[in-house]
Amino acid sequence: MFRRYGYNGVGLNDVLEAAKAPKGSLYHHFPNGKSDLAIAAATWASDGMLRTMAASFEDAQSFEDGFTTLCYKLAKLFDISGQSDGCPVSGALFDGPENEEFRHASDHIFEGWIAEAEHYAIRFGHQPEEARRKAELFFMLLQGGWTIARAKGSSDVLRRLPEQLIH
Amino acid sequence: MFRRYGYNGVGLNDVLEAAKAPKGSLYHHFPNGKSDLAIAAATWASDGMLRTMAASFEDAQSFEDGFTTLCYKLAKLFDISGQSDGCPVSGALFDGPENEEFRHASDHIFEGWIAEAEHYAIRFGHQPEEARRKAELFFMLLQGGWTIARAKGSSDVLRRLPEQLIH
DNA sequence: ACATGACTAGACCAATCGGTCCAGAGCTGT
DNA sequence: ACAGCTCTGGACCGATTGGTCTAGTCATGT
Repeated sequence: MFRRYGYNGVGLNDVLEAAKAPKGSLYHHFPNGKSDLAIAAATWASDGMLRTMAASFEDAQSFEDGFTTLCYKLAKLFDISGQSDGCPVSGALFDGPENEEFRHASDHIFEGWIAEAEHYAIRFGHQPEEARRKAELFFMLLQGGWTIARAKGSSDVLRRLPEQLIH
Repeated sequence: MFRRYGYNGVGLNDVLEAAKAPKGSLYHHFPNGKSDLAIAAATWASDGMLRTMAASFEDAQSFEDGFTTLCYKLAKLFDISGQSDGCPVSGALFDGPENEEFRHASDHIFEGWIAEAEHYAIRFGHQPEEARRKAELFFMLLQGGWTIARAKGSSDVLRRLPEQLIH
């Protein structure tokens, strides 16, 4: 729900109704309420992304190869979601309260993705500096491509993303 | 306010207080209230972006040259905003109500940016297909780079963006 | 059997939300 | 001077917001 409607676009009552859980349970497990929940949701989504990345690069022959697989996987997820979900981290955190905790949490998660991509680039023989550059490009292509896909309501851009990495 | 807090993160009362305007004026000029206002704000911000692009590419010697100038301009704007503003269109529209009007508006605006970049690429001698690819890369680098800059609270990434275009 | 802590259930709250409404201010053409 | 507008000012509305609070359920260890 966060990735689709954004932090402020989601009401606690909506969440609780969807989860068939009462308020008491939420505030027992997440004492700080909505903000705790959003960070937990973003962290959970990030773990899923890291797993998808690992699965994509596991049998890859090159960085470009792994990236291609990942793009197709994400395009599929995008279609399943009804072409309306955004980045779970941006949705849950950037749209949230403007405080240092949220900013740092999103930085930490994004840095995790980039570091993981950098790790793959190095494994496939790229030099450290080149690997970091490629990892950042990796991230920006996904983030920007996802934005276009959402605006267009089509996953085509995501599948054409690998072309951008080669040139 | 929309680009910093997102559509749902901004209350009409906050906007009206900042504008020193009463409710009546808002609903006279924007009969549909908040949603009209958000689309107007996004359109206005888009015009500013197009002007900044034009200014950056006007005296440029190449596509890369113009892009570099633009990145530095945007980095400056990002710093002035206190390193917390996001993309005005994403903030005002993606975070807003999930309807076809908003989706289409954001697509239209983004497509305008890409078409403009494509136009510059063609002017600098790139082939049509290559120009479109480069224009989409242009957009994704800005969108993704801005996201990183926001998470890190630093405009450094934006200034290093041109490196990604060359390789 | 009983005590104890984890957890649920939901009534309840003040604050704020976007939006409606209308009295009247102020300008313009006659 | 008056009529006929556009536009402003802000009181007011029901709905919803995130959050609090307490009574009670439940599982577990002794």
